[in-house]
Amino acid sequence: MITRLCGLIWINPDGSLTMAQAIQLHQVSPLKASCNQCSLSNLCLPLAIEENDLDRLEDIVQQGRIYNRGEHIFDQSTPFKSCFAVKSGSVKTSIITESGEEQVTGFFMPGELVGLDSLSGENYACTAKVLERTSVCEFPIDKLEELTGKLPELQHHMYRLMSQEIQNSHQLAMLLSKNTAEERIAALLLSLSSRFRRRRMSPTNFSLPMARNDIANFLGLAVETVSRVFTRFQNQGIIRARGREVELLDVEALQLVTRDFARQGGQ
Amino acid sequence: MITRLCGLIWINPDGSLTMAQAIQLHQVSPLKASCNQCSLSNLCLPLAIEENDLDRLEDIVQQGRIYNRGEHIFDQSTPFKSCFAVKSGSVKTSIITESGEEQVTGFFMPGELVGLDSLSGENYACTAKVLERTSVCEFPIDKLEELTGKLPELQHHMYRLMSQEIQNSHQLAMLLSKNTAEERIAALLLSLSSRFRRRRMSPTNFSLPMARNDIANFLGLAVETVSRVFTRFQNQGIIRARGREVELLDVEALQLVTRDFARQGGQ
DNA sequence: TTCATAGATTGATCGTGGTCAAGTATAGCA
DNA sequence: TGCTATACTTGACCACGATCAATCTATGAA
Repeated sequence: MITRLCGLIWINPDGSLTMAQAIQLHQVSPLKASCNQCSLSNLCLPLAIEENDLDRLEDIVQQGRIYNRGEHIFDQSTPFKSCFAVKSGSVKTSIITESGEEQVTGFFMPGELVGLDSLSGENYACTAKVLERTSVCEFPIDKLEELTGKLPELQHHMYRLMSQEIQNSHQLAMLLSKNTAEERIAALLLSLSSRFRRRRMSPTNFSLPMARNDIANFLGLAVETVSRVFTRFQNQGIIRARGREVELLDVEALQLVTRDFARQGGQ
Repeated sequence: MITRLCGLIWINPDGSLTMAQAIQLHQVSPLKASCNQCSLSNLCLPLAIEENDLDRLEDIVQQGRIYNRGEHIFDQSTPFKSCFAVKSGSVKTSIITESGEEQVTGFFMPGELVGLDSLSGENYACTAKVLERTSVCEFPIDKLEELTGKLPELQHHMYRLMSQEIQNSHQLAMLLSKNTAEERIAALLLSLSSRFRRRRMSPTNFSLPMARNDIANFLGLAVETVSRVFTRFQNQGIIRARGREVELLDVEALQLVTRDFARQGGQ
């Protein structure tokens, strides 16, 4: 049963492809040769580029590499070479401390760019792991920098993306330092919701790409707490959750959860 | 009594200037006309630029504007125009929520660039407030972008700075989500220490530019907790603190505090 | 000097969420 | 189909740090 549109191809709910689909995917490989025809061109880097300059981006991109669930796109402390745009699937980035402890720093969905935190220093600043069967486009950084030097619009867009990344991270820090478990989880659900909407998928009915464990780690909580909050929300009729399938029944209530904090805390 | 070297001029411990010094500062104003002669040129943007291209940076920079303690360099939700390099003094950036609650997102010391989180969107993403008498150089963003398009080295440096900012913020998130009060404060002290060292000032003997309140807010703690940890460290002979004057007596012990966490937490 | 205000410290109490432990459900695979 | 490993849920208990409250210390003004 095929239920979900990801990038340009239909994939199964669990992110897998049937053999037939996999073959089909390779058969249509000429299709992946062009940012022009990519369904994400209005979210990804092409969004910043004029029609007639698009081939210059296509010249430097290595498209359509597919990873299976759990595979690493790159690893912390290996030489930094490229940024990656998610084409379909989803990616988790995390920092591993010397002692092996993990801190999840972000989740990336189709159209989003991974690796912007690694532009300083010789090596990748984090590890990027694929949460489900995922296809990415690779942008070698030296070529990308060269191109942004020639295309002011693209350079401007890169600045915007990186700036947005800083803001996201500040928001996360704020969430971690000031908000309760319920507020953090409500915020994450709403963030995912709006990102699904951007991709013209249902903002109220989606399946979480990440495990409870990853959510907990990302939000600075224990897995048990995440579990408890999910069931609490469910009992309150705010969401319905079975495993990774989530339905937002009362979006306004979720928004209230995140804002209530601000109200009571403020002034 | 003049005790501290800040940028190119000696200032008082509290960041103020005597009238004589203020006059002197304005008298030497031709000095501030050149990035070339700035003592921070090896930390700030000039670091990325060849000698003979430096005048192009000087053409776009508006140098040497001075703010008194507590004044705002820019405010959240006002139109974004420029990034600012701290020349002397220090700056605190924070996000103000709808309800008026503050979240401190960073402290900036001489040679560091403020405003990189505002490059996306129309308005500044945060408010920048001066913690002591502070001098800054202003880089209008449109001119800066134009220049980075022409100077690949400068563009590269901007990418590095923004990437570093993302990493810093990730580190902060990690600190907030995983570390105890003691670990967070030890980490902040060490961060400040290394940033003083960069400027060739004493890494073990400095005065905190920010109030306990700001430290608490930044680290996601209550003021009382910050106070308690300071006295605990003092009782253990790790630091000596009287008000904002801090002396790091045992840097290794501080490093141990931050790493112990990783040890016991890992694997 | 004295007073006023803000900042910093210290103590006592309480609550959120972590930890430990057990149990249930689900996915992957032969 | 069953087995196994992993993911998820639920419960009981406890600790770190928040909160409230009081005191102490600076700084600046009249």
